[in-house]
Amino acid sequence: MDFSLAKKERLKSKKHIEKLFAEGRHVSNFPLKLVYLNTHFADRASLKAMVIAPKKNFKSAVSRNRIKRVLREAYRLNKHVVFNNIEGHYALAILYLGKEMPDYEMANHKMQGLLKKFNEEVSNEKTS
RNA sequence: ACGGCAGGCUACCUUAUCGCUCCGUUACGAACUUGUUGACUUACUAAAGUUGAGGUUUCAAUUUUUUUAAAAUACGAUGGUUUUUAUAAACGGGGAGGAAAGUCCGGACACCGUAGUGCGGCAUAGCGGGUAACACCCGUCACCUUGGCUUAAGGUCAAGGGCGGACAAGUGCAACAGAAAGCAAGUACAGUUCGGCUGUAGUGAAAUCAGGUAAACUCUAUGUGGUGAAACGUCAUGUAAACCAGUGUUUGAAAGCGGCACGCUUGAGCUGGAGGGUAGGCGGUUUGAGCUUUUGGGUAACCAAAAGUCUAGAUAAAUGAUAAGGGUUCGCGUGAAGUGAUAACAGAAUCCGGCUUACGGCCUGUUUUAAAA
RNA sequence: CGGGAUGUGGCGCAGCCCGGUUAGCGCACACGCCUGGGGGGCGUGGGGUCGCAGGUUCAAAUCCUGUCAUCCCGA
Repeated sequence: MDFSLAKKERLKSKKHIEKLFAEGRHVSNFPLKLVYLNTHFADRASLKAMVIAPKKNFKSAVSRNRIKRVLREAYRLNKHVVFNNIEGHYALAILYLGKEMPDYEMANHKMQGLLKKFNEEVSNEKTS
């Protein structure tokens, strides 16, 4: 099983990000929120993800870095849940909405829940 | 012993699994193909949605998805051929700070015309030294504060502070008190060479004294061109270098990032309307006023020489996560054992020298208080 | 990365440039009066480390230096 998170699996283009927030749909599992959009990429990656920690809730750069690292780690170890069950190409943005520092165990648990919800949402769209 | 102040050091470690980034090696690699593919755009096919007209399923506009075709290249990914070979990876190494912070000063570097003249603006301010430079650092003096000794005044020693040019150019300001706070007046007492001459008292921070005040305007001396890595160079850039109005072409528009004027340079566009397009890649970029050690010079800041050494380079932005063990400090406990918590402040963004602020631990010196001798 | 502004009673502001006698204004708050009561009006009163620290000065909200916080702007 592939746990890596290479450059091509990260969402980086400004254009894609603007499009994602303008047109994307969202699923949330507090304190996490996932914004996603079915699109396609130049380098044929099937999933591109980014992690966001808002400056409004966390003033310190150290805290924001810590949150992003924890969430990225949780995504990295759980992305197979989505990767193996999905068709099409998606841009993802994962936001942290809480106001307190997350620990890894909680983040991991919530991430699994969030990705499962995302799967259900996508398969519902397909069938309906 | 606790606390304060000053100075110095340090900024948890080891192992396992998984992950990120850069470099190197295997393998200096080189040449070719108009290879394939990737943003966006245009036309066409089909479907769905929205809006308007119309009035019962038509028309128009528009959005999204989709079919086919056209479509330039940097760059990325991925193939093929040739030269002597090869899986598309493996292995090895490096990877946040003392403040990376605030952006308060000074530089390097780059471009703007090698940037001229005048005015203005800004900064600095005892003296000497250090430095690439500084508003920084070192030394020192006037002066101030505290304490000791001594005294008629005062002097001297120790510690700490020490943002300090000019009011003998001009202008302004001075509450309350006071006769009077600056060109006008003058209380009381005493002295007197009899001159509104001198002294004392009283008010006040300051009282005819070259008065006080410049962290008041100002003056003096010195320095200062501007803009900042989204600087700048380079590769690529299909479609609009089109349309309408105004203005201008040697009688000079406009530009050249100065606050203004002069001067200088370029020399045909510029302004507005309505609209169209937009995508970046590479370099700059980490070898530098570098770091460590030793020796010599200097009160010191610092300088010189020799030897050794290479120490982050990301870009929607890496430097991490989990588990186990150990260490440090703190809490509970009289102590031991035990047990619980656990590093404070904080995250490079062109690079250096300072300043300021935040902050855990250890060491040294000094000092207050308490206890004991 | 660069530029700018603001901190004054519970809230919103003035005063600062050019220092001076008691730091004002509106709303809010408390008490009293007018009314049968409410609303409203009138009167009286309380409430201020002038963000923080240091300095200049006889004297600082005001001048100077440093610092903290908040907000805004450009790319």
